Amino acid sequence: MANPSANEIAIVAALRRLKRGEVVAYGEVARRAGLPGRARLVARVLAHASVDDLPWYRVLRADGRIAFAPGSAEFVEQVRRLHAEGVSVSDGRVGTALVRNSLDALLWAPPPSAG
DNA sequence: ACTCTGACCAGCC
DNA sequence: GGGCTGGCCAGAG
Repeated sequence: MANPSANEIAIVAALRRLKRGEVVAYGEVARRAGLPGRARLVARVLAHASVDDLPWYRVLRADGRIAFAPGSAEFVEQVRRLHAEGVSVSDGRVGTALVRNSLDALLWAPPPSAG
């Protein structure tokens, strides 16, 4: 975005803090950015950002489902990238517990294959 | 200024 | 688990 607001900058920073294998909800990202209740703004930021600029695929809906329509190119790509980080996705969703307790996800030690 | 829309969410039933 | 409702607020007509 050409002229990012302070809020958008905070959201981008929160997104960049996500580690491999860590999945969070849009609302959680907003929360970490100091913007509770601004989940939609997170979605806007991601929609506007370049695919390789931010870890967009680590962001899911609050119920653990992928935000894209099942079968869409974006959906398939997100599942592919998550699986590459050791996050199992079945039926278009990861465990809701994994999203709600995203902090725990860090303790589950993601596979040390790449990077 | 106003209406619609949106990679969302939480509370109810 | 599913369907509705109200809340959120930035962009695009």
